[in-house]
Amino acid sequence: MRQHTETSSSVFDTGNHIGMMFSGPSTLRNFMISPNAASAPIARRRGRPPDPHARTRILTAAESLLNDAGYLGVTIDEVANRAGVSKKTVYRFWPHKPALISDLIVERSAVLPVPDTGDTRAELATLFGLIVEYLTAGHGRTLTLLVAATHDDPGTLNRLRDQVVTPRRDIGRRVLQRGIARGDLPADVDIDAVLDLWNGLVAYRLSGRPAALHRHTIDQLVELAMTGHIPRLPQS
Amino acid sequence: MRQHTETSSSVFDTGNHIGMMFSGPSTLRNFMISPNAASAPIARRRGRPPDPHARTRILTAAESLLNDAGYLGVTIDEVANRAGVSKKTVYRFWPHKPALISDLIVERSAVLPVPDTGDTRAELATLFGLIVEYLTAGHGRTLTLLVAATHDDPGTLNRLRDQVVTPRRDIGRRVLQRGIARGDLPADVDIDAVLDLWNGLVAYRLSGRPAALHRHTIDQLVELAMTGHIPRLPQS
Amino acid sequence: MRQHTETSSSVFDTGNHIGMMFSGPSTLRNFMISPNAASAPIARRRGRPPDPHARTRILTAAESLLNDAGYLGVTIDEVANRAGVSKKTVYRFWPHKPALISDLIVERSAVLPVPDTGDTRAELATLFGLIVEYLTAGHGRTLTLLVAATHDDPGTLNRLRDQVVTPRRDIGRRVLQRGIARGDLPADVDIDAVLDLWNGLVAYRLSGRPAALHRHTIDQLVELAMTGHIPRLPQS
Amino acid sequence: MRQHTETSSSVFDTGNHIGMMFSGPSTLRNFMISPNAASAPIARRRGRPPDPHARTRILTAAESLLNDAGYLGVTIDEVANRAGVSKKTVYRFWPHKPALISDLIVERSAVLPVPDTGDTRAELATLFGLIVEYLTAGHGRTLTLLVAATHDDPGTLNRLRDQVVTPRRDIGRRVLQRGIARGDLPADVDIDAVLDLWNGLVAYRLSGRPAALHRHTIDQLVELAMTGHIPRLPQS
DNA sequence: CTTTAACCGAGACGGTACGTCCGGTCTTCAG
DNA sequence: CTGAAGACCGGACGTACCGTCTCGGTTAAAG
Repeated sequence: MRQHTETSSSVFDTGNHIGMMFSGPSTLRNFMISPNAASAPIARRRGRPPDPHARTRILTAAESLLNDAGYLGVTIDEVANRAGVSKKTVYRFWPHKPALISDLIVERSAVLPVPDTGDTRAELATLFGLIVEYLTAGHGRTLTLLVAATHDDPGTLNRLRDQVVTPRRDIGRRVLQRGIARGDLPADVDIDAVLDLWNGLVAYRLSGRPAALHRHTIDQLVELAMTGHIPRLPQS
Repeated sequence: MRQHTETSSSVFDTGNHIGMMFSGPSTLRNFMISPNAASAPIARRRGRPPDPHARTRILTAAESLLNDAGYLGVTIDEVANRAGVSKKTVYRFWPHKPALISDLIVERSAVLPVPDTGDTRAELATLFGLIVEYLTAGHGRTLTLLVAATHDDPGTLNRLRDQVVTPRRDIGRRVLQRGIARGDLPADVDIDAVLDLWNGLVAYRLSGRPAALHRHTIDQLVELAMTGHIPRLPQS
Repeated sequence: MRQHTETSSSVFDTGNHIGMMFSGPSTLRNFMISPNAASAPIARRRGRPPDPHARTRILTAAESLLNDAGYLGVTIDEVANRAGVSKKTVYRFWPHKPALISDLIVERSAVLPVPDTGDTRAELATLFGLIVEYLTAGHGRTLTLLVAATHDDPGTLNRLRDQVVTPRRDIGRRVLQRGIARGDLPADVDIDAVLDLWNGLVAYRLSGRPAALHRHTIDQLVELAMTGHIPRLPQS
Repeated sequence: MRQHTETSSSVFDTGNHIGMMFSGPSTLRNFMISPNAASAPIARRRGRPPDPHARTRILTAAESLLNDAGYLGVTIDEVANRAGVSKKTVYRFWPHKPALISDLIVERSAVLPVPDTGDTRAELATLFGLIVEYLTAGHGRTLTLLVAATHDDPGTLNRLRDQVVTPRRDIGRRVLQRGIARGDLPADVDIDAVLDLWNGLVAYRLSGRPAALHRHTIDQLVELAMTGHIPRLPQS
């Protein structure tokens, strides 16, 4: 039977990933235990259990290949070779290449929280730094490619959104909300717009050409936010 | 001799595309005349000249296929079929698929000028509309994949930057400069930052999820620019 | 009798290849050659074994195509189509077209023995009939083209010689040697010369024009042999 | 329009070559200068005059390529390159590749007569020597391949037969007929069979393997002919 | 302690696209 | 009007990758 169906027990499509947002980077074989712990106590599995090291080695191999050859240069054969694993094993864990790369990004995308320091300006700067760091590190770039390459694969897309985009957004949202609560930011700030503006700037600078983003510009954007010169929600 | 070498006069690598910016959509066999007009007065060509219709038909076929099947669905065989042309002819014009798609995007990316109306606010709104229109039309996503496919082909990348990204940027640059000249915008506006901010926002909103970009938000961003609350150049 | 496969039950392996015994140990899956026949007793095979039916179907398809379109009309794509097999599979078994056709001829060239009847004249007539039959059947002409196509591939050439030419020659050699043993033929008959003379006559008659070879002529040649009027070895 | 139609002025298909055998060099395109030099002073031709060396250079280039790469390795592009000629020029002289190679063989196949010396045995030996020399020289071998490669092109086949095979055969026929007339050979010798037997032996020895043909064997075959131990015609 | 189901490496398989090459035709421009 | 240069169509070549499917063999839980 296919392991990667739409049914709930799939590694790839398993839902309820909210808890992850607070706990940092995801763990291997994400979230398989907790959601089923209560509802599926029996369902005993027989036979030899899958090698947990295999999955790790595959992801590591995929990552190195991604760095070496780019997204389109990643070959399942080569991933399997580098991982010392058979192709069959790769396809046991992921239904197709985009899913593998997607998982790779999900796991490698640390969603670091911005601690509440009481200093809104400092928190905004930290947030901006996280954005730059993430998108510069390589995974952010690959993420963009992945989205472009999987425009007809809503499953992978949703997974990426739920596992990577949304958690990262929530980190930013929380920082801005704290700023509002402290009275440092206007109450009607359009949080999504601000975050997309900042993320978009960094992503756009990276795509195509290696144009530098100066510290100066970042500071200005933070300052504009602190002075309330940022998009607001409509009054409706 | 190969047509797609690093040496000049090639359709694909020909430089000096400045003239295009003001003249709207590029023409076929771009820019072959002007760069060589002075430096290569003789250079007689022998043999049957390449069929200019073939090139056009190939690009048209590629465009329709791109719309039908997406970048990864574009096949040279199918392109040749739809164009009524042999594969060899396709490869005579472009060295490989990314180069073809790149040229397609270059030629199809109309760089519409924003006319000087004397009204800076209106011009900024027009500019923002062009950004949205261009990135929404579909080439934006293809462009991303193209970048992935040509990560080891700096020639194609440079061509895209020179032919598409730079001209589009210059349109925006001109609008902002007119605003500065009129005294509607501060003299030290960081033009590149503003344009990247706006382009980035739109591109980011489009990638992954079809999140709406409200008119409201656009108006606010224009208003922020008009009131000078946008990135400035450092004083250096 | 089945000298080839350890595994399978190919329909086309039915020929009696006794003659091969003199030319060294032949394996089926040639092109992998057999120097290890004695030195590699275990040689564990891993992975999915190649489908023996695929090979058979490919050869059958190639044969029908060869009959339909001639050697130059044989296309790997079409062979694969007719065999219901992918091109890759064809190239897994044979490195290129001449090798495939070569194997086809090798397998289809049944080397039928001439039974020992005690009647030398009858055996010579039977031998001559086999020569005519073989060269008329079509493989003779293909073989010529094959030699042309593989002029730079000594491996394929040697294979043809060892697997087809030599075994056929040995059948004739045996008949003549029996005739000598019975005292029906001179002891110093130049066996190779006689066989080449007979084969050459038939081959030459076939090449270019369909000139008939009359029964009359064959009988005469047999008679000349029986009366000793045939090439002899030098006395050295 | 096609230049190589069935009409009589075609280079390739011009018929009635029988008389040529006795009258010396062929009239087709060859030797164009001398016959016309005196007899056609008017007939003004316009435009660029045809290059008389072109045909020769093409044939020379084809010959060298044939030696280098074998029949299937001969490429019209490469022939044109080596000849310093355009492909079009090649196709102006010959309708397709086999025709070119065919003409090459025709021109290079000198049909040397065996002079009437009154000594039948010596003439037969000379004849055999010519056979060996011709078939060994390389063109004989190519001829065989050509015949095999053009099995579906009766025009080329007929041309080869008329221009090469038949003239050579007639040389041999004449020698044997002189022997009969002198009473050295039986009146009912099957001339075609003898010639095919001799030619076939040599051709067969050459095809595939370079097996030597000893002087000894040749002498024996001549001796067998001289003693009448050769195929005879049926009594009918 | 045996069964048995699932795992695993290796790699064959059908399918599809790639980019190259060749045969033969057609088109342009120079002489 | 010829000849050199070379673009053109059609189609075969041999390679690469995807995702699936055996194979022979292993491992751990079930019985």
